[in-house]
Amino acid sequence: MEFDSVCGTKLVLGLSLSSSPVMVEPNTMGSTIQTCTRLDQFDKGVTVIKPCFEPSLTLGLSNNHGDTNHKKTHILVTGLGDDHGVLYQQDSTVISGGGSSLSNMTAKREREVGSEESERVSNDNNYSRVVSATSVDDVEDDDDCVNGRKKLRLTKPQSALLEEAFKHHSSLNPKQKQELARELKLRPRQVEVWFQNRRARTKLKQTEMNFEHLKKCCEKLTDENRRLQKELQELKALKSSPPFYMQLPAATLSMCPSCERIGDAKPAVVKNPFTMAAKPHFLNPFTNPSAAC
DNA sequence: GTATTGAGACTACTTACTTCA
DNA sequence: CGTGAAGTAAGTAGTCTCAAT
Repeated sequence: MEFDSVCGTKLVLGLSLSSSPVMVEPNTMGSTIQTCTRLDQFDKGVTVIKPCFEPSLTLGLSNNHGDTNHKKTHILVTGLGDDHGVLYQQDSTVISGGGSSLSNMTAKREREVGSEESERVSNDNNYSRVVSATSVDDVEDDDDCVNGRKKLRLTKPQSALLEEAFKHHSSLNPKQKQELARELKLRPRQVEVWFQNRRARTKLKQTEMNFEHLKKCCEKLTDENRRLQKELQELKALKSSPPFYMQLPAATLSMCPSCERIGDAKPAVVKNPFTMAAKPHFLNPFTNPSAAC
């Protein structure tokens, strides 16, 4: 296949059709080929060669799982700078219309690629797009491309801008995403991924903070429990050896001086172990009476 | 009005890679 | 210099919502 862009760049691609995704080594321009299933539709009979910020070549069929009913071929080569032209050219490899029985993974990949590209090319159907990569600037980060998988390292200004955007919105609408991607000279998909990962990091951090908080609460409650157990032991000890004031008439002891609760003269049948009504705790001069109430 | 379906956005988890101690 | 841990960009699978039919 051969495509000419309006800016004079000639891109010659040798393609072989198969029913499985095509993965090849990065080409000499540093571009990569990835699977892609999304087709963008434009004026009948043309394939667009369109500017893109990052040099990568996407090539694949819609059918990742051997479904021969869907033989859309999508060729996407990204990498032009903003100043490059656009060319529409027919892709003769398109065989049939858009199917809907793609696997989830394929469908998602299709959607992802399609969503980011569809804002540049509005139509969507049976035509493949070719975007050539010629800009030296845009090829520079292909040094990070290893084994066909891109490991981009965002620059500090890019990260700063993304962080700034994240402060305002933790998620982006398509327009904001597109705008940010344009500003950062990244693909919208990269912006989207960054926000997804950023949200995940935020959530993880929040979870860690919550864990620490709960841990402290737990420790505090453990201490409190320990203190109360100790107090209970002391009260039990007092109960087993009542001091002189326990021998006073019951009527004089029936009211708690702190909570003014009237004590029950009946034998204590304590269902709730924390119920203190039957305990003469208010008589213990060494503990705070209100703590038990 | 209801059921179905596909797209898109999202989360959770994982992988691959880079950086740094 | 080699190595493991930490950080992170990107891939994958699944869920949910919503609009179109």
